[in-house]
Amino acid sequence: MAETKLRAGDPDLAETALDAQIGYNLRRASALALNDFTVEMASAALRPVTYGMLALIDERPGISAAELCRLLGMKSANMAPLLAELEERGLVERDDHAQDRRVRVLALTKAARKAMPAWRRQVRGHEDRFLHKLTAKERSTLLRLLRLIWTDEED
Amino acid sequence: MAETKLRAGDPDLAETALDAQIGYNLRRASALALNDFTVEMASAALRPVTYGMLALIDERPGISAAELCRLLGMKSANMAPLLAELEERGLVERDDHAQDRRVRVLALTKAARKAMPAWRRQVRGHEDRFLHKLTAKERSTLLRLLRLIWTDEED
DNA sequence: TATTGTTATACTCTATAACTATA
DNA sequence: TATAGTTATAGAGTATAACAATA
Repeated sequence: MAETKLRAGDPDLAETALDAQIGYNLRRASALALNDFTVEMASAALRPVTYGMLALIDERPGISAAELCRLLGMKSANMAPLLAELEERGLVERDDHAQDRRVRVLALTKAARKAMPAWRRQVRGHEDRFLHKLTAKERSTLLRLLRLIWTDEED
Repeated sequence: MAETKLRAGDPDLAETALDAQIGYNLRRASALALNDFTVEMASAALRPVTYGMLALIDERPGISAAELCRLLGMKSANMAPLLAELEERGLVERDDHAQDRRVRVLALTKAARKAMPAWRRQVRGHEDRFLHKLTAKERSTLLRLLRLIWTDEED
């Protein structure tokens, strides 16, 4: 695989080589996880974003769309059509908030609550597959380091 | 930040909670890195993909577009217009291959070679910024684990 | 037949702007 | 004024299909 003209011997390159960048490796690993997720969850027609929405609504029934956006790091403008799609598919219910009439309160439908455990198991299987080279301890370490990167102090 | 109706006590949820998924945390960390990269390299008008192309052509002068695609995990259909853009901007040269007339051989222009060290330093600064909560040892560990995920055995 | 490189096209995710309704 | 939610729109990245030229 080595190229004849490879500049690997260049001392300046050791620390700035593309392969040595965490950002690049994050992107490649994330892309692989995305592809594997999409294949695994194709039967349920769920992508990482829509699954994340369902999982969080499941974990926090009664959450508002705005709070869901904040927790998932999404813009409400992008959330709206996805929520409409999930509602149309009979997976999410949107009801009026008791006090604040601006808010739409989110919950899984009965059908979605019934399907969710199997979907969670499927996602767990997908994680086991794309992380098969990592030990349990390494997975735990990776989780901690990834959270350190993107999670704010106050979270 | 806790919701009153939080289902965190649910035993089934401990292992399948969205927050506990490495794929989800990979996506969030990668998105943060992408945003920071874009801000940092806005002055050079380079995005992660185009920077990756330049960095790899710099490290392997004379590489073909097909080999660049394989190394970066890109489709040649998506590479073509990006190479055309980089050529138009005077950063990449495409020359005919000596033996194989199908191949276009890639190299950085003199201007790009001159600019590359500063761009590499900028990217290094960006990495230091978004990884500021991680020690040097943790960064090394993270790099190793990310490579384990996406790198094939034969690489 | 397979590979290199290109064009066309569609889909997902993300970003901004503008808007209504309500606090 | 600020927030919740929606619509419209544009951009980047990625996917497949089809093609010409060459091996």
